[in-house]
Amino acid sequence: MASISIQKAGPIESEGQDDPRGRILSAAGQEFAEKGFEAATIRDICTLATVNVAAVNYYFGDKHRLYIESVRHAHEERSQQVPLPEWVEGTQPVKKLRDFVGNMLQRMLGFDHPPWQVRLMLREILHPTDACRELVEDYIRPHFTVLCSILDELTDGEMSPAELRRIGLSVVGQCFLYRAAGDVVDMLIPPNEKKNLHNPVELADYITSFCLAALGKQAPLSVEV
Amino acid sequence: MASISIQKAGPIESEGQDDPRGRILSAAGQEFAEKGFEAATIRDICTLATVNVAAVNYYFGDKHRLYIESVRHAHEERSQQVPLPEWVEGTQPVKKLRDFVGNMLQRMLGFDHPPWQVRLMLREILHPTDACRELVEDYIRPHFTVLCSILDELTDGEMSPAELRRIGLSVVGQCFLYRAAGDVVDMLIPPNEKKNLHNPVELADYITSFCLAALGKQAPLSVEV
DNA sequence: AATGAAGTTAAACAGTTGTTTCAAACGGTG
DNA sequence: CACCGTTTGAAACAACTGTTTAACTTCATT
Repeated sequence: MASISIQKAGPIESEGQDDPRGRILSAAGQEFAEKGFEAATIRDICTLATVNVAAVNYYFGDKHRLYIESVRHAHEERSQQVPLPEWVEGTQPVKKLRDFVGNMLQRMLGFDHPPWQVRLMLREILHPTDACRELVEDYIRPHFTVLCSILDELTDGEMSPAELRRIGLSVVGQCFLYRAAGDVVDMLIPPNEKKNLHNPVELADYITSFCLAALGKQAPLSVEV
Repeated sequence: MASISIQKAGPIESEGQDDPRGRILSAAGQEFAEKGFEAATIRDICTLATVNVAAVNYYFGDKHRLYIESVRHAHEERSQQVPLPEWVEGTQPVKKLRDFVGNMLQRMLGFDHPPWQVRLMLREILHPTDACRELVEDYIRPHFTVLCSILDELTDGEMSPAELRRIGLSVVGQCFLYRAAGDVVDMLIPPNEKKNLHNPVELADYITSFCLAALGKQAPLSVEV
């Protein structure tokens, strides 16, 4: 009795419309992203995935392991959906920075409203659980490392790695605010201003300019526009 | 039956060691801050406050109204704990910005680790509920308005209100990242670097410099340090 | 001392939760 | 067809949830 180990962990056969495991993973991701770990119920997840309640425990063991798996699933999917830009040899670091910021904003904010994958990852960033370490190492750190190397190019090696990281966090912070506190930002600025100045495209230009100006690679904001 | 309206809503007598309402409010704030609305249980809150389970419904009606009240209580307390700095007439806007950033970081990050009041407000910012509007209007917007007026002074009225708000969000974003994603930041940078460069004091200097440089009010970062 | 409102308590309530059970259905293999 | 491991299904489980009940204490006022 009670010796049911977790089955079907491995195969890559997670595509197909009548793949229960995949459907559960997707449904769980959406529910966890929207309501959080505690508030999301196995019953709602199974209803959304059109499987029986017992299926979760059959495929994943328990709710906690389902959560871990769905966070993993989320950042794997998101990595494919919005991959890092690729640059040809000799691309100007200024352009790389602009591309990177635009890419990050697109990944965080999405085209319309952000997909559940991002919202789930955000929850894990804000209130880390066991799933966080893997998320950081496999998803966040690689992106952050690319950013730091762009900044290194940009500053002609004048900055120490520690300083580069600090500047990198300045770049990320400006983008992250819109993702994490987007609702409050919406309440602080007039609605039309949101569409004009705070959409992903405009923001990418602005944040890039702000950072380039701070680094002395472009004229300060105060004298232009 | 069931006509129990909420009692004891008003009086300012919320001080004193054997004030059950105040103890519940404080205990609820800590529990909600740590676990969120769903995961925090009335029983745990009452145990922490050393009152009977029925006390919550007696004083606050239900769990939801207790939550609303404890968010209000949190930002009222935090406003007193870390008030905005006051400047004498004629203070340089550069100093004002530095003070403001330092004040904001202190409010967000605290001296040691952030008090539950901030963590509770953060939850409300990230996943707004009914309590958010009041939090924004009574706490966040006043602070943000002060920041924008400092930036207005700093740029000699060259910027439009919309541009000032966007720059203000750049300032806030850089601070907010450390508060909201502090755990992930800790995982991205070496431990000793955290103490040297990413403590509230150093950060206030750095972020202020970064923004002043971007606005052309100080030499760019790239040629110094 | 008697009254009655205010406050507190233990116990119970009805509903929901994650998890388990066990029998039925499935799908390929002998 | 019969076999057997895998998958699905409805029902039940025990534990916990927010909420309510009704008896009890406290204590100023009559």
